[in-house]
Amino acid sequence: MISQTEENYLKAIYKITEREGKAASTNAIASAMNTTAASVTDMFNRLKTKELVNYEKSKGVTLTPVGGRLATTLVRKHRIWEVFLCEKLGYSWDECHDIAEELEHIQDTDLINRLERFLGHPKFDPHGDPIPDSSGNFTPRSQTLLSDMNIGEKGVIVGVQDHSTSFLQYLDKQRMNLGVELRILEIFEFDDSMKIILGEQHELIVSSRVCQNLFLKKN
Amino acid sequence: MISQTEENYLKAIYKITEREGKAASTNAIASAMNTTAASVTDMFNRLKTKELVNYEKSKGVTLTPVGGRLATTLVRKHRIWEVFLCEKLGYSWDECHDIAEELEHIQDTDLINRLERFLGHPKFDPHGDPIPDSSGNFTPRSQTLLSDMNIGEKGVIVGVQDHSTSFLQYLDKQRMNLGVELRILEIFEFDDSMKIILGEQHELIVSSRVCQNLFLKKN
DNA sequence: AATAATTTTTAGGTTAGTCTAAAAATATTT
DNA sequence: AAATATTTTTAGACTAACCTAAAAATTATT
Repeated sequence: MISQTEENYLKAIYKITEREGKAASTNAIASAMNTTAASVTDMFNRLKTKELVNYEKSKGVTLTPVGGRLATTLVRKHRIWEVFLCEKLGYSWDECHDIAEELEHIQDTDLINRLERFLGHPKFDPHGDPIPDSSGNFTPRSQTLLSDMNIGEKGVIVGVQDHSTSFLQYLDKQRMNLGVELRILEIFEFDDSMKIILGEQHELIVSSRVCQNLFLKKN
Repeated sequence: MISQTEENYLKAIYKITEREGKAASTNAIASAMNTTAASVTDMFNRLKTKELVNYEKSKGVTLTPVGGRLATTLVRKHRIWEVFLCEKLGYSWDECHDIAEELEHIQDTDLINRLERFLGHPKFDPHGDPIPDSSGNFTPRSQTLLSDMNIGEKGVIVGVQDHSTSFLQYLDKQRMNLGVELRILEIFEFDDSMKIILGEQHELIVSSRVCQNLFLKKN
Protein backbone atom coordinates (compact mmCIF):
# COMPACT_ATOMS: atom_id res chain seq x y z
CA MET A 1 0.00 0.00 0.00
CA ILE A 2 1.11 3.50 -0.74
CA SER A 3 0.15 6.45 1.46
CA GLN A 4 -1.06 9.86 0.39
CA THR A 5 2.16 11.40 1.65
CA GLU A 6 4.24 8.98 -0.36
CA GLU A 7 2.16 9.80 -3.44
CA ASN A 8 2.81 13.49 -2.94
CA TYR A 9 6.54 12.90 -2.69
CA LEU A 10 6.50 10.85 -5.88
CA LYS A 11 4.72 13.63 -7.70
CA ALA A 12 7.20 16.23 -6.45
CA ILE A 13 10.12 14.02 -7.49
CA TYR A 14 8.52 13.51 -10.87
CA LYS A 15 8.03 17.21 -11.49
CA ILE A 16 11.52 18.20 -10.42
CA THR A 17 13.40 15.45 -12.25
CA GLU A 18 11.39 16.18 -15.42
CA ARG A 19 12.03 19.89 -15.20
CA GLU A 20 15.74 19.68 -14.30
CA GLY A 21 16.54 16.60 -16.31
CA LYS A 22 18.58 15.12 -13.48
CA ALA A 23 18.23 13.61 -10.01
CA ALA A 24 16.23 15.69 -7.53
CA SER A 25 18.14 17.01 -4.51
CA THR A 26 16.99 16.65 -0.93
CA ASN A 27 16.62 20.40 -0.56
CA ALA A 28 14.67 20.82 -3.78
CA ILE A 29 12.11 18.26 -2.62
CA ALA A 30 12.06 19.75 0.87
CA SER A 31 11.09 23.16 -0.45
CA ALA A 32 8.58 21.69 -2.92
CA MET A 33 6.93 19.75 -0.08
CA ASN A 34 7.23 22.53 2.46
CA THR A 35 9.09 20.35 4.90
CA THR A 36 12.62 19.85 6.26
CA ALA A 37 15.59 18.19 4.61
CA ALA A 38 15.68 15.65 7.43
CA SER A 39 12.11 14.52 6.72
CA VAL A 40 12.94 14.21 3.06
CA THR A 41 15.98 12.00 3.70
CA ASP A 42 13.70 9.82 5.82
CA MET A 43 11.17 9.54 3.02
CA PHE A 44 13.82 8.85 0.38
CA ASN A 45 14.89 5.84 2.42
CA ARG A 46 11.30 4.67 2.80
CA LEU A 47 10.59 5.04 -0.91
CA LYS A 48 13.81 3.23 -1.69
CA THR A 49 12.85 0.16 0.32
CA LYS A 50 9.56 0.17 -1.60
CA GLU A 51 11.61 0.29 -4.81
CA LEU A 52 9.89 3.41 -6.03
CA VAL A 53 13.04 5.54 -6.25
CA ASN A 54 16.74 5.15 -6.95
CA TYR A 55 18.60 6.77 -4.13
CA GLU A 56 22.13 6.86 -2.80
CA LYS A 57 23.30 8.94 0.11
CA SER A 58 23.83 12.56 -0.93
CA LYS A 59 23.29 11.76 -4.59
CA GLY A 60 19.65 12.82 -4.94
CA VAL A 61 16.73 10.66 -6.22
CA THR A 62 15.21 9.56 -9.48
CA LEU A 63 12.05 7.50 -9.98
CA THR A 64 12.18 3.79 -10.79
CA PRO A 65 9.90 2.61 -13.63
CA VAL A 66 7.26 1.64 -11.06
CA GLY A 67 7.60 4.98 -9.26
CA GLY A 68 7.35 6.81 -12.55
CA ARG A 69 4.18 4.96 -13.52
CA LEU A 70 2.61 5.88 -10.19
CA ALA A 71 3.59 9.52 -10.68
CA THR A 72 2.11 9.82 -14.17
CA THR A 73 -1.06 8.14 -12.93
CA LEU A 74 -1.33 10.85 -10.30
CA VAL A 75 -0.81 13.54 -12.92
CA ARG A 76 -3.50 11.88 -15.01
CA LYS A 77 -5.95 11.79 -12.12
CA HIS A 78 -5.20 15.35 -11.13
CA ARG A 79 -5.78 16.73 -14.61
CA ILE A 80 -8.95 14.77 -15.27
CA TRP A 81 -10.44 15.94 -11.97
CA GLU A 82 -9.49 19.51 -12.91
CA VAL A 83 -11.45 19.19 -16.15
CA PHE A 84 -14.44 17.97 -14.15
CA LEU A 85 -14.22 20.79 -11.63
CA CYS A 86 -13.91 23.48 -14.28
CA GLU A 87 -16.27 22.18 -16.92
CA LYS A 88 -19.00 20.64 -14.82
CA LEU A 89 -18.86 22.54 -11.53
CA GLY A 90 -17.79 25.92 -12.86
CA TYR A 91 -14.59 26.38 -10.89
CA SER A 92 -12.02 28.80 -12.31
CA TRP A 93 -8.49 27.95 -13.48
CA ASP A 94 -6.91 28.84 -10.19
CA GLU A 95 -9.51 27.34 -7.84
CA CYS A 96 -9.58 23.84 -9.25
CA HIS A 97 -5.94 23.00 -8.53
CA ASP A 98 -6.15 22.61 -4.73
CA ILE A 99 -9.30 20.50 -4.85
CA ALA A 100 -7.83 18.25 -7.53
CA GLU A 101 -4.81 17.89 -5.25
CA GLU A 102 -7.10 16.06 -2.83
CA LEU A 103 -9.20 14.20 -5.38
CA GLU A 104 -6.18 12.68 -7.11
CA HIS A 105 -5.64 10.41 -4.11
CA ILE A 106 -8.97 8.57 -4.42
CA GLN A 107 -8.00 4.96 -4.94
CA ASP A 108 -10.63 3.11 -6.98
CA THR A 109 -9.02 1.65 -10.10
CA ASP A 110 -11.84 2.28 -12.52
CA LEU A 111 -13.09 5.62 -11.27
CA ILE A 112 -10.72 7.79 -13.24
CA ASN A 113 -11.38 5.93 -16.48
CA ARG A 114 -15.13 6.30 -16.03
CA LEU A 115 -14.72 9.96 -15.22
CA GLU A 116 -12.58 10.41 -18.32
CA ARG A 117 -15.28 8.78 -20.46
CA PHE A 118 -17.96 10.95 -18.81
CA LEU A 119 -15.93 14.03 -19.74
CA GLY A 120 -15.52 12.89 -23.35
CA HIS A 121 -11.86 11.83 -23.19
CA PRO A 122 -10.32 15.29 -22.86
CA LYS A 123 -6.70 15.53 -24.00
CA PHE A 124 -5.79 18.68 -22.05
CA ASP A 125 -6.64 20.04 -18.63
CA PRO A 126 -8.02 23.54 -18.01
CA HIS A 127 -4.48 24.97 -17.92
CA GLY A 128 -3.70 23.42 -21.29
CA ASP A 129 -1.48 20.72 -19.80
CA PRO A 130 -1.75 17.36 -21.57
CA ILE A 131 -3.55 14.49 -19.82
CA PRO A 132 -1.62 11.21 -19.96
CA ASP A 133 -3.67 8.24 -21.17
CA SER A 134 -4.11 5.15 -19.01
CA SER A 135 -0.69 3.84 -20.15
CA GLY A 136 1.00 7.09 -19.19
CA ASN A 137 1.48 8.51 -22.68
CA PHE A 138 1.03 12.23 -23.19
CA THR A 139 -0.45 13.82 -26.29
CA PRO A 140 2.29 16.29 -27.19
CA ARG A 141 0.97 19.80 -27.64
CA SER A 142 1.98 21.93 -30.57
CA GLN A 143 2.24 25.28 -28.94
CA THR A 144 4.27 28.43 -29.03
CA LEU A 145 4.98 30.99 -26.36
CA LEU A 146 3.38 34.32 -27.10
CA SER A 147 6.85 35.86 -26.72
CA ASP A 148 8.07 33.78 -29.67
CA MET A 149 5.45 35.12 -32.07
CA ASN A 150 5.48 38.11 -34.38
CA ILE A 151 3.30 41.05 -35.32
CA GLY A 152 0.22 40.05 -37.27
CA GLU A 153 0.28 36.40 -36.18
CA LYS A 154 -2.85 34.86 -34.68
CA GLY A 155 -3.31 32.00 -32.23
CA VAL A 156 -5.62 30.39 -29.70
CA ILE A 157 -4.72 30.30 -26.01
CA VAL A 158 -3.97 26.68 -25.13
CA GLY A 159 -2.02 26.80 -21.89
CA VAL A 160 0.21 28.44 -19.34
CA GLN A 161 3.79 27.90 -18.25
CA ASP A 162 3.47 29.68 -14.90
CA HIS A 163 0.70 28.05 -12.86
CA SER A 164 0.70 30.55 -10.02
CA THR A 165 -2.63 31.67 -8.64
CA SER A 166 -1.75 35.31 -9.27
CA PHE A 167 -1.04 34.70 -12.95
CA LEU A 168 -4.18 32.61 -13.44
CA GLN A 169 -6.27 35.23 -11.71
CA TYR A 170 -4.72 37.91 -13.89
CA LEU A 171 -5.63 35.95 -17.03
CA ASP A 172 -9.16 35.42 -15.77
CA LYS A 173 -9.59 39.12 -15.18
CA GLN A 174 -8.35 40.01 -18.66
CA ARG A 175 -10.65 37.39 -20.16
CA MET A 176 -7.62 35.55 -21.47
CA ASN A 177 -9.16 32.12 -21.08
CA LEU A 178 -8.39 28.80 -22.72
CA GLY A 179 -9.68 28.69 -26.28
CA VAL A 180 -9.76 32.45 -26.80
CA GLU A 181 -8.23 33.68 -30.06
CA LEU A 182 -5.82 36.63 -30.14
CA ARG A 183 -3.73 38.54 -32.68
CA ILE A 184 -0.52 40.49 -32.12
CA LEU A 185 -0.92 44.15 -33.07
CA GLU A 186 2.36 45.64 -31.89
CA ILE A 187 5.55 44.69 -30.09
CA PHE A 188 7.30 47.30 -27.94
CA GLU A 189 11.01 46.59 -28.15
CA PHE A 190 12.05 48.61 -25.10
CA ASP A 191 10.37 46.23 -22.63
CA ASP A 192 9.16 43.41 -24.89
CA SER A 193 5.53 44.07 -24.03
CA MET A 194 2.89 43.44 -26.68
CA LYS A 195 -0.33 45.02 -27.79
CA ILE A 196 -2.80 42.29 -28.65
CA ILE A 197 -6.42 41.99 -29.63
CA LEU A 198 -8.55 39.34 -27.91
CA GLY A 199 -11.46 37.87 -29.83
CA GLU A 200 -12.29 40.61 -32.32
CA GLN A 201 -12.66 43.59 -30.05
CA HIS A 202 -10.81 43.62 -26.74
CA GLU A 203 -7.41 45.33 -27.19
CA LEU A 204 -4.84 45.33 -24.42
CA ILE A 205 -1.15 45.55 -23.63
CA VAL A 206 0.54 42.64 -21.90
CA SER A 207 3.96 42.60 -20.25
CA SER A 208 6.86 40.44 -21.41
CA ARG A 209 6.32 38.37 -18.27
CA VAL A 210 2.86 37.46 -19.54
CA CYS A 211 4.17 36.74 -23.05
CA GLN A 212 6.77 34.34 -21.72
CA ASN A 213 4.19 32.32 -19.81
CA LEU A 214 1.31 31.97 -22.23
CA PHE A 215 1.11 29.14 -24.76
CA LEU A 216 -0.74 29.56 -28.04
CA LYS A 217 -1.61 27.34 -30.90
CA LYS A 218 -0.78 29.32 -34.02
CA ASN A 219 -3.28 29.52 -36.85
CA MET B 1 -8.44 20.54 12.05
CA ILE B 2 -10.23 17.22 11.99
CA SER B 3 -8.62 14.08 10.57
CA GLN B 4 -10.18 11.51 8.28
CA THR B 5 -10.09 8.96 11.07
CA GLU B 6 -11.87 11.30 13.45
CA GLU B 7 -14.50 11.94 10.80
CA ASN B 8 -15.07 8.22 10.43
CA TYR B 9 -15.51 7.82 14.16
CA LEU B 10 -18.02 10.67 14.24
CA LYS B 11 -20.02 9.01 11.48
CA ALA B 12 -20.00 5.68 13.28
CA ILE B 13 -21.11 7.34 16.52
CA TYR B 14 -23.83 9.18 14.65
CA LYS B 15 -25.19 6.03 13.04
CA ILE B 16 -25.19 4.00 16.22
CA THR B 17 -26.67 6.65 18.51
CA GLU B 18 -29.39 7.35 15.93
CA ARG B 19 -30.24 3.70 15.52
CA GLU B 20 -30.15 2.77 19.21
CA GLY B 21 -31.50 6.04 20.55
CA LYS B 22 -28.90 6.11 23.32
CA ALA B 23 -25.18 6.60 23.95
CA ALA B 24 -22.90 4.40 21.82
CA SER B 25 -20.78 1.86 23.71
CA THR B 26 -17.06 1.42 23.24
CA ASN B 27 -17.54 -2.09 21.88
CA ALA B 28 -20.25 -1.08 19.43
CA ILE B 29 -17.97 1.53 17.91
CA ALA B 30 -15.01 -0.85 17.97
CA SER B 31 -16.88 -3.39 15.89
CA ALA B 32 -18.30 -0.74 13.55
CA MET B 33 -14.79 0.61 12.98
CA ASN B 34 -13.12 -2.77 12.85
CA THR B 35 -10.71 -1.90 15.61
CA THR B 36 -10.08 -2.65 19.29
CA ALA B 37 -11.90 -1.31 22.32
CA ALA B 38 -8.64 0.21 23.54
CA SER B 39 -8.23 2.27 20.39
CA VAL B 40 -11.81 3.45 20.71
CA THR B 41 -11.32 4.62 24.29
CA ASP B 42 -8.29 6.54 23.03
CA MET B 43 -10.33 8.22 20.34
CA PHE B 44 -13.25 9.00 22.66
CA ASN B 45 -10.82 10.96 24.83
CA ARG B 46 -9.39 12.76 21.83
CA LEU B 47 -12.83 13.67 20.49
CA LYS B 48 -13.83 14.84 23.94
CA THR B 49 -10.97 17.32 24.21
CA LYS B 50 -12.06 18.63 20.81
CA GLU B 51 -15.58 18.98 22.24
CA LEU B 52 -17.11 16.83 19.52
CA VAL B 53 -18.53 14.19 21.88
CA ASN B 54 -19.92 13.88 25.38
CA TYR B 55 -18.06 11.15 27.12
CA GLU B 56 -17.60 9.86 30.62
CA LYS B 57 -15.62 6.82 31.55
CA SER B 58 -17.59 3.63 30.89
CA LYS B 59 -20.75 5.57 30.05
CA GLY B 60 -20.50 5.54 26.24
CA VAL B 61 -20.56 8.58 23.93
CA THR B 62 -23.04 10.90 22.30
CA LEU B 63 -22.29 13.69 19.83
CA THR B 64 -22.21 17.33 20.88
CA PRO B 65 -24.10 19.77 18.63
CA VAL B 66 -20.87 20.53 16.78
CA GLY B 67 -20.04 16.84 16.41
CA GLY B 68 -23.55 16.16 15.19
CA ARG B 69 -23.32 18.89 12.56
CA LEU B 70 -20.05 17.42 11.32
CA ALA B 71 -21.59 13.95 11.14
CA THR B 72 -24.63 15.02 9.13
CA THR B 73 -22.36 16.97 6.79
CA LEU B 74 -20.46 13.75 6.16
CA VAL B 75 -23.68 11.88 5.49
CA ARG B 76 -24.68 14.64 3.10
CA LYS B 77 -21.37 14.48 1.24
CA HIS B 78 -21.46 10.69 1.09
CA ARG B 79 -24.93 10.55 -0.38
CA ILE B 80 -24.40 13.32 -2.91
CA TRP B 81 -21.23 11.61 -4.17
CA GLU B 82 -23.18 8.35 -4.41
CA VAL B 83 -25.72 10.04 -6.67
CA PHE B 84 -22.88 11.31 -8.86
CA LEU B 85 -21.21 7.92 -9.08
CA CYS B 86 -24.42 6.10 -9.96
CA GLU B 87 -26.10 8.60 -12.22
CA LYS B 88 -23.14 10.08 -14.03
CA LEU B 89 -20.50 7.35 -13.97
CA GLY B 90 -22.79 4.34 -14.11
CA TYR B 91 -21.74 2.59 -10.92
CA SER B 92 -24.24 0.17 -9.39
CA TRP B 93 -25.94 0.45 -5.99
CA ASP B 94 -23.39 -1.68 -4.26
CA GLU B 95 -20.21 -0.36 -5.92
CA CYS B 96 -20.70 3.30 -5.19
CA HIS B 97 -20.62 3.03 -1.41
CA ASP B 98 -16.91 2.36 -0.92
CA ILE B 99 -15.80 5.08 -3.31
CA ALA B 100 -18.15 7.59 -1.69
CA GLU B 101 -16.58 6.58 1.61
CA GLU B 102 -13.34 8.11 0.34
CA LEU B 103 -14.85 11.06 -1.50
CA GLU B 104 -16.80 12.25 1.52
CA HIS B 105 -13.55 13.39 3.14
CA ILE B 106 -12.67 15.96 0.46
CA GLN B 107 -12.53 19.24 2.34
CA ASP B 108 -13.44 22.15 0.07
CA THR B 109 -16.40 24.03 1.54
CA ASP B 110 -18.21 24.80 -1.66
CA LEU B 111 -17.54 21.62 -3.63
CA ILE B 112 -20.45 19.62 -2.30
CA ASN B 113 -22.93 22.44 -2.87
CA ARG B 114 -21.76 22.84 -6.46
CA LEU B 115 -21.96 19.11 -7.00
CA GLU B 116 -25.46 19.08 -5.56
CA ARG B 117 -26.50 21.84 -7.97
CA PHE B 118 -24.86 19.98 -10.87
CA LEU B 119 -26.91 16.91 -9.97
CA GLY B 120 -30.15 18.91 -9.79
CA HIS B 121 -30.57 18.99 -6.01
CA PRO B 122 -31.40 15.32 -5.48
CA LYS B 123 -33.35 14.58 -2.31
CA PHE B 124 -32.46 10.88 -2.04
CA ASP B 125 -29.34 8.84 -2.73
CA PRO B 126 -29.29 5.72 -4.95
CA HIS B 127 -30.34 3.54 -1.99
CA GLY B 128 -33.32 5.77 -1.32
CA ASP B 129 -31.75 7.34 1.77
CA PRO B 130 -32.57 11.01 2.23
CA ILE B 131 -29.84 13.61 1.61
CA PRO B 132 -29.63 16.25 4.35
CA ASP B 133 -29.60 19.84 3.07
CA SER B 134 -26.73 22.18 3.86
CA SER B 135 -28.25 22.94 7.28
CA GLY B 136 -28.48 19.24 8.11
CA ASN B 137 -32.24 18.80 7.64
CA PHE B 138 -33.52 15.60 6.08
CA THR B 139 -36.49 15.37 3.75
CA PRO B 140 -38.54 12.69 5.52
CA ARG B 141 -39.48 9.87 3.22
CA SER B 142 -43.00 8.51 3.07
CA GLN B 143 -42.36 4.87 2.57
CA THR B 144 -43.65 1.48 3.54
CA LEU B 145 -41.88 -1.84 3.87
CA LEU B 146 -43.01 -4.32 1.25
CA SER B 147 -43.78 -6.70 4.11
CA ASP B 148 -46.36 -4.22 5.46
CA MET B 149 -48.36 -4.13 2.22
CA ASN B 150 -51.28 -6.24 1.03
CA ILE B 151 -52.39 -8.16 -2.03
CA GLY B 152 -53.26 -5.90 -4.95
CA GLU B 153 -51.41 -2.87 -3.64
CA LYS B 154 -48.93 -1.09 -5.88
CA GLY B 155 -45.82 0.95 -5.13
CA VAL B 156 -42.53 2.27 -6.44
CA ILE B 157 -39.21 1.08 -5.04
CA VAL B 158 -37.67 3.98 -3.11
CA GLY B 159 -35.08 2.46 -0.85
CA VAL B 160 -33.56 -0.34 1.17
CA GLN B 161 -33.19 -1.04 4.86
CA ASP B 162 -30.40 -3.57 4.53
CA HIS B 163 -27.44 -1.96 2.72
CA SER B 164 -25.35 -5.11 2.42
CA THR B 165 -23.57 -5.77 -0.83
CA SER B 166 -25.23 -9.14 -1.18
CA PHE B 167 -28.73 -7.70 -0.89
CA LEU B 168 -27.98 -4.86 -3.31
CA GLN B 169 -26.51 -7.27 -5.82
CA TYR B 170 -29.57 -9.53 -5.47
CA LEU B 171 -31.84 -6.55 -6.21
CA ASP B 172 -29.72 -5.55 -9.20
CA LYS B 173 -29.95 -9.03 -10.61
CA GLN B 174 -33.74 -9.19 -10.23
CA ARG B 175 -34.01 -5.73 -11.86
CA MET B 176 -35.50 -4.41 -8.65
CA ASN B 177 -33.98 -0.96 -9.02
CA LEU B 178 -34.91 2.39 -7.55
CA GLY B 179 -37.96 3.84 -9.25
CA VAL B 180 -39.32 0.52 -10.52
CA GLU B 181 -43.05 -0.05 -9.95
CA LEU B 182 -44.36 -3.32 -8.55
CA ARG B 183 -47.70 -4.87 -7.53
CA ILE B 184 -48.36 -7.61 -5.00
CA LEU B 185 -50.03 -10.62 -6.58
CA GLU B 186 -50.01 -13.14 -3.78
CA ILE B 187 -48.80 -13.58 -0.21
CA PHE B 188 -47.77 -17.05 1.00
CA GLU B 189 -48.65 -17.26 4.68
CA PHE B 190 -46.49 -20.26 5.50
CA ASP B 191 -43.21 -18.34 4.98
CA ASP B 192 -44.38 -14.78 4.35
CA SER B 193 -42.90 -14.77 0.87
CA MET B 194 -44.66 -12.77 -1.84
CA LYS B 195 -45.39 -13.13 -5.52
CA ILE B 196 -44.98 -9.74 -7.16
CA ILE B 197 -45.04 -8.30 -10.63
CA LEU B 198 -42.31 -5.82 -11.59
CA GLY B 199 -43.11 -3.20 -14.18
CA GLU B 200 -45.94 -4.81 -16.14
CA GLN B 201 -44.43 -8.14 -17.04
CA HIS B 202 -41.71 -9.59 -14.81
CA GLU B 203 -43.31 -11.86 -12.20
CA LEU B 204 -41.26 -13.30 -9.36
CA ILE B 205 -41.40 -14.61 -5.82
CA VAL B 206 -39.45 -12.83 -3.10
CA SER B 207 -38.63 -14.10 0.39
CA SER B 208 -39.87 -12.47 3.58
CA ARG B 209 -36.29 -11.32 4.16
CA VAL B 210 -36.50 -9.29 0.98
CA CYS B 211 -39.95 -7.92 1.88
CA GLN B 212 -38.68 -6.72 5.24
CA ASN B 213 -35.82 -4.77 3.70
CA LEU B 214 -37.39 -3.05 0.74
CA PHE B 215 -39.05 0.36 1.01
CA LEU B 216 -41.85 1.36 -1.36
CA LYS B 217 -43.82 4.46 -1.93
CA LYS B 218 -47.44 3.33 -2.24
CA ASN B 219 -49.58 4.57 -5.06
C1' DA C 1 -25.12 -10.04 48.07
C1' DA C 2 -21.39 -12.72 46.23
C1' DT C 3 -19.52 -14.70 42.19
C1' DA C 4 -18.93 -14.94 37.34
C1' DA C 5 -18.96 -12.89 32.87
C1' DT C 6 -18.52 -9.07 30.11
C1' DT C 7 -17.12 -4.48 29.01
C1' DT C 8 -14.07 -0.79 29.39
C1' DT C 9 -9.90 1.40 30.67
C1' DT C 10 -5.01 1.70 31.60
C1' DA C 11 -0.28 0.76 30.68
C1' DG C 12 3.17 0.17 27.61
C1' DG C 13 4.69 -0.50 22.88
C1' DT C 14 4.70 0.17 17.46
C1' DT C 15 4.81 2.75 13.02
C1' DA C 16 4.44 6.78 9.81
C1' DG C 17 5.50 11.17 9.41
C1' DT C 18 7.12 15.05 11.31
C1' DC C 19 10.53 18.19 13.87
C1' DT C 20 15.31 20.43 15.78
C1' DA C 21 20.04 20.35 16.45
C1' DA C 22 24.37 18.50 15.62
C1' DA C 23 27.51 15.79 12.70
C1' DA C 24 29.13 14.44 8.22
C1' DA C 25 29.62 15.03 3.43
C1' DT C 26 29.99 17.80 -0.61
C1' DA C 27 30.82 22.09 -3.10
C1' DT C 28 32.85 26.67 -3.37
C1' DT C 29 36.08 30.18 -2.55
C1' DT C 30 40.36 31.91 -1.49
C1' DA D 1 45.03 22.46 -1.05
C1' DA D 2 42.96 24.68 2.92
C1' DA D 3 39.26 27.12 4.67
C1' DT D 4 34.55 28.27 4.33
C1' DA D 5 29.91 27.62 3.03
C1' DT D 6 26.29 24.74 1.79
C1' DT D 7 23.85 20.52 1.61
C1' DT D 8 22.67 16.27 3.48
C1' DT D 9 22.42 12.85 6.98
C1' DT D 10 22.08 11.16 11.66
C1' DA D 11 20.35 11.22 16.28
C1' DG D 12 16.80 11.85 19.28
C1' DA D 13 12.06 13.39 20.19
C1' DC D 14 7.17 14.29 19.20
C1' DT D 15 2.10 13.13 17.80
C1' DA D 16 -1.72 10.40 15.84
C1' DA D 17 -3.43 6.16 15.41
C1' DC D 18 -3.02 1.80 16.23
C1' DC D 19 -1.91 -2.69 18.90
C1' DT D 20 -1.75 -6.45 23.11
C1' DA D 21 -2.20 -7.75 27.73
C1' DA D 22 -3.53 -6.81 32.24
C1' DA D 23 -6.36 -4.18 35.55
C1' DA D 24 -10.61 -2.01 36.76
C1' DA D 25 -15.39 -1.30 36.33
C1' DT D 26 -19.86 -2.70 35.12
C1' DT D 27 -23.53 -6.04 34.35
C1' DA D 28 -25.55 -10.59 34.81
C1' DT D 29 -26.22 -14.88 37.33
C1' DT D 30 -26.78 -17.69 40.97
